[in-house]
Amino acid sequence: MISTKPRVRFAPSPTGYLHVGGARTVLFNWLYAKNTGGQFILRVEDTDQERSTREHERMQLEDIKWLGFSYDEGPEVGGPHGPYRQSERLDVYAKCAGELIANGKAYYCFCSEETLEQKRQAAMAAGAVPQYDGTCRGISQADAKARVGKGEKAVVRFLAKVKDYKLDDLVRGEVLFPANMVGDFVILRQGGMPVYNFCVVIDDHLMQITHVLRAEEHLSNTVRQMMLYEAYGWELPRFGHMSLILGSDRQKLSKRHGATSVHQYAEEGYLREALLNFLVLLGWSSPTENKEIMTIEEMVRDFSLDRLNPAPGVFDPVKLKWMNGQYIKALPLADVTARALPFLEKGGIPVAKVERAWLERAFDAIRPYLETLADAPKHMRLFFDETYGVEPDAVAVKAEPTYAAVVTALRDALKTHVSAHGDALTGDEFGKIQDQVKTASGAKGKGLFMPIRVALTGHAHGPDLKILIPLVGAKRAAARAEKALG
RNA sequence: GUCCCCAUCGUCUAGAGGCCUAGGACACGCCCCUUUCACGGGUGUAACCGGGGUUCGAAUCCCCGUGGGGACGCCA
Repeated sequence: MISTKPRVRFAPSPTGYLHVGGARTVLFNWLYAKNTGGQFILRVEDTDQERSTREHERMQLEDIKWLGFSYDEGPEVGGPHGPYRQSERLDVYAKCAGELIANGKAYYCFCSEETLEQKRQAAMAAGAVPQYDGTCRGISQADAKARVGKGEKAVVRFLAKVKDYKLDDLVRGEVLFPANMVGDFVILRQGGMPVYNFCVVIDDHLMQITHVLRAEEHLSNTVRQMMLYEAYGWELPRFGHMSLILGSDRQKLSKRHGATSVHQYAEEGYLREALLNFLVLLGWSSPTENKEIMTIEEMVRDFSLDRLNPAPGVFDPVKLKWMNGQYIKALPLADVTARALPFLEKGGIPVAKVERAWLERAFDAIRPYLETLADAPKHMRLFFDETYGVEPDAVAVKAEPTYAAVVTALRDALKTHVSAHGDALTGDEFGKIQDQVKTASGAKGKGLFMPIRVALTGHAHGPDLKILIPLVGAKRAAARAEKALG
């Protein structure tokens, strides 16, 4: 081994948006590369022509980019081991498969899919592992070539060795695959398109991948891949099979559990930092005990394979939401406000019409109420909507005996302020206005503050009035009080 | 069905034979802060799947059972 630096990869198949499980796989691979000073390669596994599209690939790459990951080699960016799209490497696979056929390690199979399916069903029913029965194994190379030459449909199968295989898995330890676990598997489909289990081996070897970190669903595939490595005499990379992400019913996380794509979370107002922080904790634990909220830099610094949890984990959207709220509160104000902009616009908040500094102050006031950025418009409306009504839980306040007196005094005080100082109003000044209202109306405590709040906002709850009202301004506040009286 | 993997509070997890009366986080209850709510702080409820071993000693090691998951494709 000349290169000691790890080379890891993420190899998505472009069949839709990036799944959160995939996102975690990218994250762990990327973290491992960054932590060790290694390289991160992206390879597109698009040999399933039925489902793979360029559009899906674009979507996935966009999601990966949104999460903040970049790769050292891959489609678009290129690299010394390209191309990085399997559909563009067909010649490589054909050559490699040819080698196997030539030395008798693979053979043509002419069995029809229907026959195979029947045999599979029969085997399952009989309680046996359904695997290829070797019907075409005996056909001589010359005969097979002749039949193929005449245009007969055939696939190419790998001649599986009957022996035990032992895998030293990075997260599971020693895994034993007993002999006969798999039969002769297909490496080239009818028409010559190669199959996943074949391509990964060729590519991981040629691309000099040192560590294959992927989801557990690939664990039992690994034995096929080991057979291939053995057939070629290639050195095995290290494998690490990470546990699956489950839904609340402990089934593999899927669409019926709700949002499962990164894209969807982005659209719902989740921050990439929060999503990543949540995901890193699903199946991996920080070496710093009791530390859950961590920056990307800390993740990179602390990441290690030996803290990967072999047990599957349930995806808890409630905790994700909480974490997102933590990030909304902790991130620099200008940054979060900027990220909230599209959500505010979409929610009908005329962000373009107000000054950015004012907007940031207003956003800061509602921040503690947010779990996602998509929550922002409804809280922001407080500063923009002059047509608000009284919320159901605030209606009772209007019936308070002090209500009319308080709101009248409030309106008068506000109007006086406007004629003396104009629209500008500080928190202290509003505090003084409240004192005046108290004196004028004789109300105090809840009887004083609730009518003010409800008259000015329509809500029984909300941010501190001394922060809120200065942002609204004395003129609009006076108008609101006036309106509340009518 | 067969094979493989897995098993600590409802959930994510700490725990690498004595530090465990099992720690943290989310969620939930209560209290404080706030003349509101949210945020924040405090506090409480809550778990080692079962059975056998090994050991002076087991959540930690071994075996069996049970439960869950995955794979068995010309999908990846």
